Amino acid sequence: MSLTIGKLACAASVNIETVRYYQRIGLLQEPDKPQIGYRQYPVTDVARLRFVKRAQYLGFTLKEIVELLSLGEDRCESVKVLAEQKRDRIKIQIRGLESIHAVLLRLIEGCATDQAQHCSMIDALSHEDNQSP
Amino acid sequence: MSLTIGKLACAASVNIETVRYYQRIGLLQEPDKPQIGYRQYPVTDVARLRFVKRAQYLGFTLKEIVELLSLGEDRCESVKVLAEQKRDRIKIQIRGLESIHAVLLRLIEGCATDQAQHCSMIDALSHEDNQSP
DNA sequence: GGCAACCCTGGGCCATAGTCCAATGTTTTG
DNA sequence: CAAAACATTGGACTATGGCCCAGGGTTGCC
Repeated sequence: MSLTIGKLACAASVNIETVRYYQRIGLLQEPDKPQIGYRQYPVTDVARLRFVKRAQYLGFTLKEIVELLSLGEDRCESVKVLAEQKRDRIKIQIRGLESIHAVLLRLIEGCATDQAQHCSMIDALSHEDNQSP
Repeated sequence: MSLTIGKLACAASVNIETVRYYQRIGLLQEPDKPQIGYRQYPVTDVARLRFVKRAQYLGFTLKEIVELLSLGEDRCESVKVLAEQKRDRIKIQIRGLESIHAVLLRLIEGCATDQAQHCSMIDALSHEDNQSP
Protein backbone atom coordinates (compact mmCIF):
# COMPACT_ATOMS: atom_id res chain seq x y z
CA MET A 1 0.00 0.00 0.00
CA SER A 2 1.10 3.52 -0.74
CA LEU A 3 -0.11 7.07 -0.33
CA THR A 4 0.01 10.36 -2.13
CA ILE A 5 1.69 13.19 -0.31
CA GLY A 6 -1.58 14.67 0.87
CA LYS A 7 -2.80 11.43 2.43
CA LEU A 8 0.57 10.89 4.02
CA ALA A 9 0.57 14.36 5.54
CA CYS A 10 -2.97 13.90 6.73
CA ALA A 11 -2.31 10.45 8.19
CA ALA A 12 0.66 11.80 10.10
CA SER A 13 -1.09 15.03 11.07
CA VAL A 14 1.48 17.30 9.55
CA ASN A 15 1.28 19.96 6.90
CA ILE A 16 1.99 18.91 3.34
CA GLU A 17 4.72 21.50 3.23
CA THR A 18 6.33 19.94 6.23
CA VAL A 19 6.61 16.69 4.33
CA ARG A 20 8.25 18.50 1.44
CA TYR A 21 10.55 20.29 3.84
CA TYR A 22 11.58 17.02 5.45
CA GLN A 23 12.40 15.70 2.01
CA ARG A 24 14.56 18.69 1.30
CA ILE A 25 16.57 18.17 4.45
CA GLY A 26 16.88 14.44 3.88
CA LEU A 27 14.68 13.35 6.72
CA LEU A 28 12.31 11.61 4.36
CA GLN A 29 13.15 10.08 1.02
CA GLU A 30 11.39 11.57 -1.96
CA PRO A 31 9.94 8.80 -4.10
CA ASP A 32 10.76 8.97 -7.81
CA LYS A 33 8.17 10.72 -9.85
CA PRO A 34 6.41 8.17 -12.02
CA GLN A 35 5.69 8.87 -15.69
CA ILE A 36 2.02 8.78 -14.96
CA GLY A 37 0.42 10.23 -11.86
CA TYR A 38 1.77 11.37 -8.53
CA ARG A 39 4.54 10.27 -6.26
CA GLN A 40 3.71 7.31 -4.06
CA TYR A 41 4.83 7.19 -0.45
CA PRO A 42 5.08 3.95 1.51
CA VAL A 43 2.78 3.68 4.52
CA THR A 44 5.84 3.23 6.72
CA ASP A 45 6.50 6.93 6.19
CA VAL A 46 3.53 7.65 8.43
CA ALA A 47 5.37 6.05 11.33
CA ARG A 48 8.52 7.86 10.37
CA LEU A 49 6.76 11.20 10.45
CA ARG A 50 5.17 10.38 13.78
CA PHE A 51 8.57 9.47 15.09
CA VAL A 52 9.93 12.81 13.97
CA LYS A 53 7.16 14.74 15.66
CA ARG A 54 7.47 12.75 18.82
CA ALA A 55 11.21 13.17 18.96
CA GLN A 56 10.87 16.87 18.32
CA TYR A 57 8.48 17.06 21.21
CA LEU A 58 11.08 15.37 23.37
CA GLY A 59 13.53 18.12 22.53
CA PHE A 60 15.48 16.77 19.60
CA THR A 61 16.23 19.05 16.67
CA LEU A 62 15.57 17.84 13.14
CA LYS A 63 19.27 17.45 12.64
CA GLU A 64 19.51 15.22 15.67
CA ILE A 65 16.52 13.25 14.49
CA VAL A 66 18.21 12.60 11.17
CA GLU A 67 21.10 11.28 13.20
CA LEU A 68 18.88 9.16 15.42
CA LEU A 69 17.20 7.61 12.42
CA SER A 70 20.41 6.99 10.62
CA LEU A 71 21.77 5.19 13.66
CA GLY A 72 18.73 3.04 13.40
CA GLU A 73 17.92 -0.30 14.84
CA ASP A 74 21.27 -1.89 15.35
CA ARG A 75 23.11 0.95 17.00
CA CYS A 76 21.18 0.88 20.21
CA GLU A 77 24.05 2.11 22.32
CA SER A 78 24.48 5.30 20.32
CA VAL A 79 20.79 6.01 20.39
CA LYS A 80 20.84 5.54 24.12
CA VAL A 81 23.65 8.01 24.58
CA LEU A 82 21.76 10.68 22.67
CA ALA A 83 18.65 10.02 24.72
CA GLU A 84 20.63 10.27 27.93
CA GLN A 85 22.03 13.61 26.88
CA LYS A 86 18.50 14.84 26.28
CA ARG A 87 17.39 13.48 29.60
CA ASP A 88 20.17 15.33 31.39
CA ARG A 89 19.44 18.53 29.60
CA ILE A 90 15.80 18.34 30.44
CA LYS A 91 16.62 17.67 34.07
CA ILE A 92 18.67 20.85 34.10
CA GLN A 93 15.87 22.76 32.47
CA ILE A 94 13.45 21.56 35.10
CA ARG A 95 15.73 22.65 37.91
CA GLY A 96 16.24 26.06 36.35
CA LEU A 97 12.54 26.55 35.87
CA GLU A 98 11.97 25.57 39.46
CA SER A 99 14.26 28.28 40.68
CA ILE A 100 12.55 30.85 38.51
CA HIS A 101 9.26 29.58 39.83
CA ALA A 102 10.51 30.09 43.35
CA VAL A 103 11.56 33.63 42.56
CA LEU A 104 8.18 34.39 41.13
CA LEU A 105 6.52 33.05 44.25
CA ARG A 106 8.67 35.31 46.38
CA LEU A 107 8.01 38.22 44.09
CA ILE A 108 4.28 37.69 44.32
CA GLU A 109 4.41 37.38 48.08
CA GLY A 110 6.61 40.42 48.35
CA CYS A 111 4.03 42.33 46.36
CA ALA A 112 1.44 41.63 49.01
CA THR A 113 3.59 42.63 51.94
CA ASP A 114 6.83 44.42 51.40
CA GLN A 115 7.59 46.63 48.48
CA ALA A 116 11.23 47.17 49.19
CA GLN A 117 12.19 44.02 47.32
CA HIS A 118 14.12 44.54 44.18
CA CYS A 119 14.24 42.04 41.44
CA SER A 120 15.92 38.85 42.48
CA MET A 121 15.13 37.42 39.09
CA ILE A 122 18.65 37.85 37.82
CA ASP A 123 20.00 36.35 41.01
CA ALA A 124 17.74 33.35 40.53
CA LEU A 125 19.99 31.83 37.91
CA SER A 126 23.22 33.58 38.62
CA HIS A 127 24.64 30.90 40.85
CA GLU A 128 23.17 28.03 38.93
CA ASP A 129 25.95 25.50 38.61
CA ASN A 130 24.71 24.27 35.29
CA GLN A 131 26.91 25.09 32.38
CA SER A 132 25.34 26.51 29.26
CA PRO A 133 26.52 24.67 26.18
CA MET B 1 32.43 51.25 37.09
CA SER B 2 31.44 50.91 33.48
CA LEU B 3 32.48 49.04 30.40
CA THR B 4 32.70 49.52 26.68
CA ILE B 5 30.64 47.18 24.57
CA GLY B 6 33.58 44.93 23.82
CA LYS B 7 34.46 44.43 27.47
CA LEU B 8 30.85 43.82 28.34
CA ALA B 9 30.48 41.19 25.64
CA CYS B 10 33.70 39.58 26.69
CA ALA B 11 32.82 39.59 30.37
CA ALA B 12 29.49 37.96 29.64
CA SER B 13 30.95 35.59 27.05
CA VAL B 14 28.72 36.72 24.26
CA ASN B 15 29.42 38.12 20.85
CA ILE B 16 29.52 41.89 20.56
CA GLU B 17 26.85 41.64 17.90
CA THR B 18 24.65 39.79 20.32
CA VAL B 19 24.83 42.73 22.67
CA ARG B 20 23.80 45.03 19.86
CA TYR B 21 21.02 42.68 18.88
CA TYR B 22 19.71 42.60 22.43
CA GLN B 23 19.68 46.36 22.42
CA ARG B 24 17.67 46.40 19.24
CA ILE B 25 15.03 44.13 20.73
CA GLY B 26 14.92 46.02 24.00
CA LEU B 27 16.49 43.37 26.15
CA LEU B 28 19.32 45.66 27.08
CA GLN B 29 19.25 49.39 27.29
CA GLU B 30 21.55 51.19 24.93
CA PRO B 31 23.46 53.84 26.85
CA ASP B 32 23.38 57.30 25.34
CA LYS B 33 26.27 58.04 23.12
CA PRO B 34 28.49 60.58 24.81
CA GLN B 35 29.90 63.53 22.89
CA ILE B 36 33.33 62.19 23.40
CA GLY B 37 34.24 58.54 23.26
CA TYR B 38 32.25 55.34 23.34
CA ARG B 39 29.06 54.22 25.04
CA GLN B 40 29.51 53.07 28.62
CA TYR B 41 27.69 50.04 29.95
CA PRO B 42 27.07 49.44 33.66
CA VAL B 43 28.71 46.33 35.07
CA THR B 44 25.30 45.07 36.11
CA ASP B 45 24.69 44.39 32.45
CA VAL B 46 27.11 41.51 32.72
CA ALA B 47 24.77 39.73 35.12
CA ARG B 48 21.85 40.63 32.94
CA LEU B 49 23.47 39.05 29.91
CA ARG B 50 24.37 35.96 31.87
CA PHE B 51 20.81 35.70 33.04
CA VAL B 52 19.57 35.92 29.48
CA LYS B 53 21.86 33.14 28.38
CA ARG B 54 20.81 30.86 31.20
CA ALA B 55 17.15 31.56 30.73
CA GLN B 56 17.53 30.81 27.06
CA TYR B 57 19.13 27.54 27.93
CA LEU B 58 16.10 26.78 30.07
CA GLY B 59 13.92 27.17 27.03
CA PHE B 60 12.73 30.75 27.29
CA THR B 61 12.55 32.81 24.14
CA LEU B 62 14.10 36.26 24.16
CA LYS B 63 10.63 37.71 24.16
CA GLU B 64 9.76 35.80 27.31
CA ILE B 65 13.00 36.85 28.90
CA VAL B 66 12.17 40.48 28.25
CA GLU B 67 8.89 39.87 30.08
CA LEU B 68 10.55 38.02 32.90
CA LEU B 69 13.03 40.80 33.50
CA SER B 70 10.43 43.50 33.29
CA LEU B 71 8.57 41.81 36.13
CA GLY B 72 11.27 42.76 38.54
CA GLU B 73 11.66 46.28 37.31
CA ASP B 74 8.28 47.86 37.36
CA ARG B 75 6.03 48.83 40.19
CA CYS B 76 4.63 45.99 42.23
CA GLU B 77 0.89 46.31 42.00
CA SER B 78 0.81 46.30 38.25
CA VAL B 79 3.17 43.40 38.13
CA LYS B 80 1.61 40.96 40.50
CA VAL B 81 -0.93 39.66 38.02
CA LEU B 82 1.71 39.21 35.37
CA ALA B 83 3.95 37.41 37.79
CA GLU B 84 1.14 35.08 38.72
CA GLN B 85 0.45 34.30 35.09
CA LYS B 86 4.10 33.66 34.51
CA ARG B 87 4.23 31.44 37.57
CA ASP B 88 1.33 29.38 36.26
CA ARG B 89 2.83 29.02 32.82
CA ILE B 90 6.15 27.99 34.25
CA LYS B 91 4.45 25.42 36.42
CA ILE B 92 2.87 23.97 33.31
CA GLN B 93 6.19 24.05 31.51
CA ILE B 94 7.78 22.18 34.39
CA ARG B 95 5.10 19.53 34.31
CA GLY B 96 5.51 19.15 30.56
CA LEU B 97 9.22 18.69 30.90
CA GLU B 98 8.72 16.23 33.72
CA SER B 99 6.59 14.03 31.55
CA ILE B 100 9.12 14.26 28.74
CA HIS B 101 11.78 13.33 31.24
CA ALA B 102 9.77 10.33 32.34
CA VAL B 103 9.32 9.19 28.76
CA LEU B 104 13.03 9.48 28.12
CA LEU B 105 13.80 7.52 31.27
CA ARG B 106 11.49 4.78 30.17
CA LEU B 107 13.01 4.68 26.72
CA ILE B 108 16.52 4.60 28.07
CA GLU B 109 15.66 1.75 30.39
CA GLY B 110 14.01 -0.16 27.58
CA CYS B 111 17.25 0.19 25.75
CA ALA B 112 18.93 -2.46 27.82
CA THR B 113 22.55 -2.91 26.98
CA ASP B 114 22.27 -6.66 26.85
CA GLN B 115 19.74 -6.56 24.05
CA ALA B 116 22.34 -7.30 21.51
CA GLN B 117 21.10 -5.56 18.41
CA HIS B 118 17.59 -4.31 18.17
CA CYS B 119 16.85 -0.81 19.45
CA SER B 120 13.46 -0.59 21.04
CA MET B 121 13.62 3.16 21.30
CA ILE B 122 13.10 3.77 17.63
CA ASP B 123 10.07 1.51 17.72
CA ALA B 124 8.75 3.02 20.89
CA LEU B 125 8.86 6.50 19.48
CA SER B 126 7.06 5.65 16.29
CA HIS B 127 4.25 3.69 17.86
CA GLU B 128 2.51 6.32 19.74
CA ASP B 129 1.37 4.69 22.93
CA ASN B 130 2.80 7.66 24.76
CA GLN B 131 0.85 10.84 24.38
CA SER B 132 2.09 13.83 22.40
CA PRO B 133 1.61 17.53 23.20
C1' DG C 1 -17.03 15.65 -20.35
C1' DG C 2 -16.49 18.83 -16.94
C1' DC C 3 -14.99 20.51 -12.76
C1' DA C 4 -13.41 20.09 -8.12
C1' DA C 5 -9.77 18.36 -5.68
C1' DC C 6 -5.55 17.10 -5.64
C1' DC C 7 -0.29 17.24 -6.98
C1' DC C 8 4.26 19.51 -8.78
C1' DT C 9 7.70 23.15 -9.35
C1' DG C 10 9.84 26.98 -7.93
C1' DG C 11 10.08 30.36 -5.58
C1' DG C 12 9.04 33.68 -1.79
C1' DC C 13 8.03 34.64 2.97
C1' DC C 14 7.71 34.32 8.27
C1' DA C 15 9.78 34.45 13.06
C1' DT C 16 13.67 33.66 16.02
C1' DA C 17 18.30 34.42 17.13
C1' DG C 18 21.85 35.88 15.83
C1' DT C 19 26.56 36.94 12.74
C1' DC C 20 29.37 39.54 9.50
C1' DC C 21 30.96 43.36 6.88
C1' DA C 22 32.60 47.93 5.16
C1' DA C 23 33.33 52.46 6.04
C1' DT C 24 34.18 55.68 9.33
C1' DG C 25 35.32 57.53 13.91
C1' DT C 26 37.82 57.13 18.56
C1' DT C 27 41.23 55.47 21.77
C1' DT C 28 45.15 53.29 23.34
C1' DT C 29 49.75 52.03 23.23
C1' DG C 30 54.48 51.74 21.70
C1' DC D 1 52.81 60.71 16.41
C1' DA D 2 51.45 56.70 14.11
C1' DA D 3 49.49 52.34 13.98
C1' DA D 4 46.81 48.95 16.10
C1' DA D 5 42.77 48.10 18.47
C1' DC D 6 38.44 49.18 19.35
C1' DA D 7 33.56 51.43 18.54
C1' DT D 8 29.60 52.94 15.48
C1' DT D 9 26.38 52.63 11.72
C1' DG D 10 23.61 50.45 8.54
C1' DG D 11 22.74 46.89 6.01
C1' DA D 12 23.27 42.18 4.35
C1' DC D 13 23.52 37.41 5.44
C1' DT D 14 23.06 32.91 8.14
C1' DA D 15 20.46 28.78 10.06
C1' DT D 16 16.21 26.51 11.75
C1' DG D 17 11.63 25.01 11.00
C1' DG D 18 8.56 25.66 8.67
C1' DC D 19 4.15 28.07 5.69
C1' DC D 20 2.20 29.96 1.41
C1' DC D 21 1.41 31.01 -3.36
C1' DA D 22 1.01 31.04 -8.54
C1' DG D 23 0.66 28.52 -12.49
C1' DG D 24 0.64 24.68 -14.23
C1' DG D 25 -0.47 19.15 -14.64
C1' DT D 26 -3.29 14.99 -13.09
C1' DT D 27 -7.14 12.47 -11.05
C1' DG D 28 -11.53 11.36 -9.23
C1' DC D 29 -16.32 11.68 -9.24
C1' DC D 30 -20.90 12.98 -10.95
